[in-house]
Amino acid sequence: MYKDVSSKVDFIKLEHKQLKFWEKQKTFDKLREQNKDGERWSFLDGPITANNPMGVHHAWGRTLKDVFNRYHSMLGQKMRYQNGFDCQGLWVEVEVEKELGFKSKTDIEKYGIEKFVQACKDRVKKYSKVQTEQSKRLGYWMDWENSYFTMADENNYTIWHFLKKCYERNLIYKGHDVMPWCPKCGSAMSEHEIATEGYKDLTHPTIFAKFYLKDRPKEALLVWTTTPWTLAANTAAAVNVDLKYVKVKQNDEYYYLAKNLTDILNGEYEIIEEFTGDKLLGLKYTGPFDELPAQKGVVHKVIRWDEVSEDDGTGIVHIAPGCGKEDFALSKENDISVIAPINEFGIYLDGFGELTGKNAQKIASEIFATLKSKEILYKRDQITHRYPTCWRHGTELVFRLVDEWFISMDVLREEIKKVVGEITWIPSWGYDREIDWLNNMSDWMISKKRYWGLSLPIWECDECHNFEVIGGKDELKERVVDGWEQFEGKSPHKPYIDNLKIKCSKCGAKMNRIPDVGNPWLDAGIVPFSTMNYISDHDYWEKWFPADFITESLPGQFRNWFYVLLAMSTVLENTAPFKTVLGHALVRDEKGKDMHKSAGNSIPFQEAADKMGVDVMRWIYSAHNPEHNLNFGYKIAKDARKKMLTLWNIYSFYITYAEIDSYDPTKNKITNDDLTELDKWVLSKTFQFVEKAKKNYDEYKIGRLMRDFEVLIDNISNWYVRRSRRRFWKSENDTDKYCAYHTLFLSLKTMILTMAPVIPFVTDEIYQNIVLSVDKKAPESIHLNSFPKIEKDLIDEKLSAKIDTIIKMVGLGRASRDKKNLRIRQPLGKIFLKLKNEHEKEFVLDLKDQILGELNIKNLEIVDNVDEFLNYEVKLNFALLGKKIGKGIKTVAKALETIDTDELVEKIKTGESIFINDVKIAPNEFIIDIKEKKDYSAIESNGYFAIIETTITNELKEEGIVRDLIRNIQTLRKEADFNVEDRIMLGIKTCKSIDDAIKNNKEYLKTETLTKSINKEVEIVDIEKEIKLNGESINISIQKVERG
RNA sequence: GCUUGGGUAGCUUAGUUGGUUAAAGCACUCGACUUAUAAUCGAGAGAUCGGUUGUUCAAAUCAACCCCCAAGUACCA
Repeated sequence: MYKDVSSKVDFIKLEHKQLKFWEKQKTFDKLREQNKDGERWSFLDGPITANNPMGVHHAWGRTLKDVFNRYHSMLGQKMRYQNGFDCQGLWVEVEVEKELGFKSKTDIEKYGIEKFVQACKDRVKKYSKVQTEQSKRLGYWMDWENSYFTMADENNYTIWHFLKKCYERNLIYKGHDVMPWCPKCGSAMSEHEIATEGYKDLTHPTIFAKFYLKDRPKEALLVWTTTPWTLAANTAAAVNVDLKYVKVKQNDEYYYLAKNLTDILNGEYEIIEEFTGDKLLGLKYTGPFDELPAQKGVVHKVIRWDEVSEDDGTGIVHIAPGCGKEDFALSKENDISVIAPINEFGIYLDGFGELTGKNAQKIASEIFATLKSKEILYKRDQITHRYPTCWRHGTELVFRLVDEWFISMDVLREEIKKVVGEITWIPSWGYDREIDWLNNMSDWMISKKRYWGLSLPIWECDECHNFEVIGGKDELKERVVDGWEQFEGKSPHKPYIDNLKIKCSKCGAKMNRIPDVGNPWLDAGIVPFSTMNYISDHDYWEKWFPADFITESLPGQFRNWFYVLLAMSTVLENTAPFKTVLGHALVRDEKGKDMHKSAGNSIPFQEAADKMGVDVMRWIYSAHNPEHNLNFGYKIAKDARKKMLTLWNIYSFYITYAEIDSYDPTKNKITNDDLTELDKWVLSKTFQFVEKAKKNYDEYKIGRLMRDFEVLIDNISNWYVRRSRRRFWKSENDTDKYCAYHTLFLSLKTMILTMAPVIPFVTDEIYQNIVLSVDKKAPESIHLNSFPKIEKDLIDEKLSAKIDTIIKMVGLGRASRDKKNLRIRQPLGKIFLKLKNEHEKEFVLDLKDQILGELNIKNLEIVDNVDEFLNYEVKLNFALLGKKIGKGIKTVAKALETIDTDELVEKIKTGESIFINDVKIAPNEFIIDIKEKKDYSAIESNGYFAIIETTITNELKEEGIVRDLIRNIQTLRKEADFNVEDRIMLGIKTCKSIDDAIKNNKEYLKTETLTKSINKEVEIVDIEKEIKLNGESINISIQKVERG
């Protein structure tokens, strides 16, 4: 009837079997069919970059996604199950460049943009397939045929629609500004990119230079710079008008600098004059590179800047408006020239003399030499500071004046912040974090001078500098005046789209598309619209928007996915695109270190799946508090596997005996009234668990769910099954036995149904055997079942408390046996228990037999006073008292010996302080030791006492001997490969005392070992062994007889 | 620097609105069991809950300050 279950389970093999089963049976399709009319639950998948195989960190997020999807499908809800792949952007370009061995943009241009873009598309296709297969292996149930790709036309054109909206609101502008720039990428870096992993501590050479004042020979401003290469672009010097400055004399020259920064001066100096910064304003000076053609006609002067501080340098700041953001801003406020010295690869442009054609970042020493020869170098030094670098190349960024496109955040910021409040953030501090980012976020740079990505739909007029944004494919077609035939049928990517011209609505000239691609986060941010057919099927979109739930890795997404989702949704609909977000932290290695391929501690998903199995992985992910980083590895996998094995063992135990007795749960006639208290208890625990589980799933707290589950399987395994074993073993098929089967079956089934979303493989395997083997009408997979109903009638709080008391008392009893090395097999006469209240007394008396059975003790008595079993010994707490009374403690200790201990204990217990030799001693300054009297073993815990009588009578001793004998016989039966239910004949040859023991416990021995008769020897010896017991030898021989 | 989160046993973590003697798993020590067995079970030891001060009858929990860790954010000359 049932399928045999090995207790040596291979979870990984089982998972592969299950995967095949689901595929063959199209279980997932059946599930969707089953729920097609259900209430909608909208989950939105954050796209995974389809650029490499999955790592174990991806599996965490995907497990969470799957767990909640599965839970909601068990509630009968209808879902979209759409997975997403992130396709466009520099990430992919980087990998393709590596593949092709490219070093710079020039290599790409040579190779051909069309071919390069195709290679990017191909890479995405390749890895989206790999990730799809890996996700399936994880048990992630999604509509894999219909994953969305952010490179899809629908996605790109919906972004156009969004950009058009921004354009209509006047939010899009072309910024002519200084941006952090990577000379290797040949591209500007946006704020998101630098913030992520940009800043590094770097040491740079610094220069103190002398800027001689015009018309004041021998007088110079001292300025400081950490970027010597920018000196060639200097056009001004800035001071803070409120700071104190000084003019100092050194040798025969005069220098100006901030009063509080004179420490930087070399050697002796004399202060000539002191004044505030405004006195310096407007002074003209000779720039350090005035002879360069690029500097021709530039008037260098001192300007005002309130940000100048006295923390570093000289208090006079070198200003190069073509090389610094603030500098550039100052150039707009003041009438100073702007010089942009370098090209996109960081090379000096024409007009910089000797410097032209040289790499700006590698000429510090040349600059020193030049300044020195001009005698305007004051001194050099170095500084270690945090400096922005490229996340991709690690190269130091330069600051370069460029044209980039931006979405203005000034107005949007507040609108988005309002929307953020509509969302439930888990953990709740996510809200603050997002607001914090929004407060700090400056305008969003959406352009990138690269190749593979969204083509920004911005057309610019060379004639009148007008620009226009196109909002979709239809509009494009309408506006295009040139090149549509070649474009038709192509995706809106470079290079195809670059040839399209439209007519300028202002001057009528032909407009060109700007060559830039878009920020890839636009791609991911639009998905609540594009994938839900915002434009093509608005009805559908309205049904699924906003998403009920998203879950992603926390740290980065506040400024990435969450941010762009919010920004785009605010512009388009002024509402949040999701209701609840669950964030999870990062995966680390077992020691808590970052996983890196280069460090050799990273675990690819595939390896983990092959070695530990995905149920184990899912268990680990689910059990972890997602707020904290997860230390992932094979050691914690072993722990999780062990817990899963406990579940498996309960199952395997059930099957072993249910099979022997041909128990069929569908023919069950047991009613609740038939059940024993223990049965009721375990069912109560089970349904209490279901009740809490539902709440935990609903609140996205599966860490708690897993903890409760672990406690439950421990309860079932270590108490219910252990206490009930005999009911399963016994030969009569009575109601009591069926109650046990019924209970274990119901509990197990309920439990696996509750846990199916978390560990879908092992639960389906168990389900198919315990349920499907006997009930052909049941759904063919556990995943086609509903979430279990909470049987309130079966929940009994009082009963739970009752059994918990019993378990506690048994624990104490064991401890007191342990203390005197009295093994469980040796029966003992009596145990005394001291409890705390009447309830507990009632519980214990009621379930006295269970305690006695569990502890192998004959009698139990509840006592209120334990004094007759115990002696107290009172000592001083030297650690505490020593500090207080110092030397006197010795005399106090002596005096203590003369005081009656019992009286003292009495007083201490009431909390009275005691005076010894006029020293007041508080109760906690005593240490009370409990020593049980002879013939007792006592254990105290939290005011509960368990005291056992340790005297062993002859009768008890004999019983102990027989128990030992039974154990040996059982071992022999096993060695001889007898079945559990085989009957035997027993031959025992031994001394008289043991013979007597057997005689006095004959029936007991026979029942336990399924023995028909006991003699000195048997006719046919199936197995025989000589053992030693209590120093006497025993010869045991066994013969198997036919059953019956 | 600023913002947020955190610091609980050797390790990884629980600890819901303050409320008896701070919980679990792993590791460790000892023991039991041998009909869930390349399993299983029990017991023990182990924490002044980062520090100091305060509020309170009562603080791991609330407040203030300080010290560490993580994340975010700002960084210029």
